[in-house]
Amino acid sequence: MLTIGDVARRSGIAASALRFYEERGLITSERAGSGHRRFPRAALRRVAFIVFAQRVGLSLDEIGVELAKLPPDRAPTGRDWEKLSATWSSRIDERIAELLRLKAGLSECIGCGCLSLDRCKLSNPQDRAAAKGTGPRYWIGDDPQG
Amino acid sequence: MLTIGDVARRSGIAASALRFYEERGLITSERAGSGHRRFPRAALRRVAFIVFAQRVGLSLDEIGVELAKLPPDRAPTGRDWEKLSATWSSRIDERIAELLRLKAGLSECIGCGCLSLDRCKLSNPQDRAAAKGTGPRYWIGDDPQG
DNA sequence: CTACAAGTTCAAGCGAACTTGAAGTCAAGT
DNA sequence: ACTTGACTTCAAGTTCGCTTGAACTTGTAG
Repeated sequence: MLTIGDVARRSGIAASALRFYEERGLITSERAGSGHRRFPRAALRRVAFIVFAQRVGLSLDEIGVELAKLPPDRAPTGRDWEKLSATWSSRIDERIAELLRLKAGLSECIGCGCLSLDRCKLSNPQDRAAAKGTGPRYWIGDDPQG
Repeated sequence: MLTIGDVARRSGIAASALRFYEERGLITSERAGSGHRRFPRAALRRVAFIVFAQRVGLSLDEIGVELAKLPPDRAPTGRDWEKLSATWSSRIDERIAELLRLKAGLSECIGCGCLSLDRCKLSNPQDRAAAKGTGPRYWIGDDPQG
């Protein structure tokens, strides 16, 4: 079992962030008699997953949903982790596809005069439907009706 | 010249966001006698650039730096826009490379037991040096010293 | 026993990127 | 003239992912 400081040093994640993750249910700990947290070694792998998943673009809520799929009773196996990767993997592919569209369309679309992601086919419908986050994440083009 | 409502409709960006962008210096407008904003048509292209660049992962500050490189005196040409794309394009390549590393390393690194981005070579030094944002964005591995 | 580092909770703060609301002005149609 | 909708400013609020500070307890080394 590891103290919060151990986990922080080994993962590079601040103790405050680890407490925050625990509060959000992404990791769990037992308590020593003193009230101090004791993390199982498996927590390190969970934290690694969180860091990876964030880089891929998942929110903590989404990561929580994924982590909830791990067996609560026993230590997760390689197979268990692999199952989590399904969503993840396709998410990466989508992101890469989008980035390639953006790269290709940079000069073609912005440099030209059309200004329309619709016409330039740089943005797929799904991306635009999934307008999430605080601000608008889509571009409706020159003529929303036509 | 376009009203803020025109730009909002044509870009899909809320008027409040456009005012915010203007406040941040990303776009500029003149004023009609009434005090109402009048945007030049070129503002649409700037807004398109902002939307694209955000998807690539640039912050508004970074986007501002890029947009500041456009000629202030005349309407930007296709060539002008292309120049902006240099940083952008390499940024996309870096992101794609990172996503591919993440995808490859998902089962290999998380699924196995090492938990170390160092050893698994999933993360390059530059990514880790560029730990930005509020929280920690790097992973120091099992043994920072060794 | 005394330090002092490391742990605890809880509430508040921060930066990014906007949105919302209040209170008021302007422009267009009937 | 009146109404309606689009516009204005300014301050404050929202979400996300944490961090920071206060006040306090625990664990360890000398």
